[in-house]
Amino acid sequence: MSSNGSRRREITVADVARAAQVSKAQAARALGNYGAVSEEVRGRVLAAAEELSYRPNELARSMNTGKSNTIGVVVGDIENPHFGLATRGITDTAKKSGYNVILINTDEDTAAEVDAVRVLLDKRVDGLIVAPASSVATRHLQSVQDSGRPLVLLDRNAGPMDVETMAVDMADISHESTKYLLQAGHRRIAFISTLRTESSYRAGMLLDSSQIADRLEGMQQAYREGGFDFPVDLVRLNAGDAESIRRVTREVLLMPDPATAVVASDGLIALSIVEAIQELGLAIPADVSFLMYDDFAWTRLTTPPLTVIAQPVYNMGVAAAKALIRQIQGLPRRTPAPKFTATLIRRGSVGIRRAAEVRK
Amino acid sequence: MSSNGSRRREITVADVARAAQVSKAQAARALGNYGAVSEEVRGRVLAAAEELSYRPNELARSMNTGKSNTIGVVVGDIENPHFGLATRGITDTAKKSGYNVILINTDEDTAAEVDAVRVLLDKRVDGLIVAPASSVATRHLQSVQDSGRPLVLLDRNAGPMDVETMAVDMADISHESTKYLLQAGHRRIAFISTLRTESSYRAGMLLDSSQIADRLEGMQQAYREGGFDFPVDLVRLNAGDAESIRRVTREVLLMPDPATAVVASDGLIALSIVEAIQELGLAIPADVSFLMYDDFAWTRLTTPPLTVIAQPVYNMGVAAAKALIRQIQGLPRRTPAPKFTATLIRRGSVGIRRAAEVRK
DNA sequence: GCTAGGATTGAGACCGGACTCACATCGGGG
DNA sequence: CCCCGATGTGAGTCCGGTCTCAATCCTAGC
Repeated sequence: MSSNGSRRREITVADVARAAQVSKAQAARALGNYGAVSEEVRGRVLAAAEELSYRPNELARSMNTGKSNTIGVVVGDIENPHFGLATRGITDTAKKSGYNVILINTDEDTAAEVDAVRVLLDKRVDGLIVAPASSVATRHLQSVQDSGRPLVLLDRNAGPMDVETMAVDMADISHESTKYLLQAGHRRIAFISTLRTESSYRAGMLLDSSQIADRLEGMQQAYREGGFDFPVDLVRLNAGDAESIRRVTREVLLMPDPATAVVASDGLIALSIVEAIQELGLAIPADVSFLMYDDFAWTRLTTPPLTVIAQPVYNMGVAAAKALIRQIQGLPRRTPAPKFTATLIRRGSVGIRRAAEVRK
Repeated sequence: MSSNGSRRREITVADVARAAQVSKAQAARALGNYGAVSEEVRGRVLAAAEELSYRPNELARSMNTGKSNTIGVVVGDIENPHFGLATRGITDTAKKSGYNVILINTDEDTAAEVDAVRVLLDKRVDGLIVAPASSVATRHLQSVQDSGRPLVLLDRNAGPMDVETMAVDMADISHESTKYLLQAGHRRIAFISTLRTESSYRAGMLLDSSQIADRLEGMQQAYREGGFDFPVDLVRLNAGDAESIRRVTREVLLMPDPATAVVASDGLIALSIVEAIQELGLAIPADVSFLMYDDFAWTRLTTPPLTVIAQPVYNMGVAAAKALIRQIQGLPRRTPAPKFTATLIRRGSVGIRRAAEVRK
């Protein structure tokens, strides 16, 4: 073991034992609160530990006990309040059961996610909660399960993997909100997402994200039920940064047969979409209707307030932590599995379609 | 060591050695990439490790090397994009130097912060970056330093502690923005913050947060230079949740001598303040001017766009990680220490004062 | 062929704490 | 006094990997 110059060597159980004039085993028992030790010895040990500023080495402890009392959480975007809230749900719940939570951010990058999972498992966390970046590239998640490590997915599922997953039924809410737009007269509804694909969207295309796939499925179902053709050309993926989001928004709004409504797949890109709409001098909802996923607090402050799809994110975090702790403790899954429902919150950003006429 | 029923025992170096028919030391050298080992043996070991799905135990490794290659980050509010961006700066920088980042959230609670610091040190992270909840209750931070552990503070300082801190000079920007408000004719400027105190604000009162204290100092300085009396009654602290933020906002706007401008101390409470202003049927900036700390993306989307104080948060995160890594590596501090400057971004939410007359 | 130096190898100690088990002590009951 | 049960104690082992150092092997040069 190499020595770090300015670092003071940590006090060990053996040091405390010496100072308290007891055996190492006595000191360890008092400090680790296991086994039997007389109250007199315990008192002497705890006093010596405090005097010496003893700090337990959780690495050693975990190696011996096989448990770290730590939950690893892997999220896709630390700046998205969606994950902030979910994480809070996880942390609140874990704390109550005596677990610490450590968090790693992946920026929705699958390679970073694979790495984060590896790091956390190498550190022998007791279990993992992962918001997978992809529902296709899941080998790393499957191998977590194969090794018997507790795993719960959050927000997105992982294809055909049989793993506890806390997520909203996206097809359902997408179906409902698309019907709402269709009933307001909209037929040209654009859907804009950051999801990375090799090529432009085509009908039936297999998508990396089950969440986006489900949303599109819900939209198409609503179109079918209304007897309308789904506007495939208005599904715009790969809107990766603010500039491309704005470019895509301009395209769908300025094309010969423009979109009369825009659906933003998450709150962060919604900002750039709304900005682009404003830059084009278009009014919401007079010129273009707007709807976005996630109920961020600021959506109530704009003029008009925005129509949103609210997800029970905190509760999903709570449920994920509970499920994981049950796995860690070897308890069976809770049945029936918890269901999470998103809610369409109608505010002022969706209006009756007449935009096409006004804009020409 | 207790056994967890469904968990498969992890493969060890000894298992790999057996499978590769080499000594444990040979296998360890090949897997740990240290010492000398022939290419032939190395190949056999790596193949066996892959065959067996060997996963190194970082706990054991850290115990031996005395290093974990991990940086612990303690932030005050995971839902605040301010910390999201700082964390991204930290993570991006740490990754480049081969460090993993683990994050713990404290909800701006000092007890939670003390606990987070303890957990991370128990886990023997190589160093800590902490955004302290308090600049007064800093004993836990001082003891980190006393034990020789690398520590860097982010965003807020810790009173008289001599510790590398990456933060903006709050007095300066507060002075500048207050002058801007004063020059627009405002004399009744309210400052609303979540900071917890035992009693209402009084002149000269010692505050737990140096950041808030500096902002108030900057305001008072601008008032003094203009020859105006600082409206102590308009400093409203303890605005802890959305409802009390709204209540406080109503109070300062409806009092006999009402505020004509409101300064929000952070972007999260700004949301509730703006909401309260809207609920009162008041217009920004016609009836009341508004200014907030932090340049959140949504502040450009409101009508009018909001005047904000932008902080170089990402860069602060980058600098914090660099400073910490230097400490870990035993290198001297970088001189001169990096300076961070906030910028007043003037948009549409500050207008010429005439509110008092219109509102009566 | 011999020697020297570099590379490789393997045994054992170690990191810091949890665990096991044989032994010692104490107190109560017969 | 003896026996038994409960409680406390201490020595040694173990977790999984790194490090050290003596011994061995291999190769190149003389």
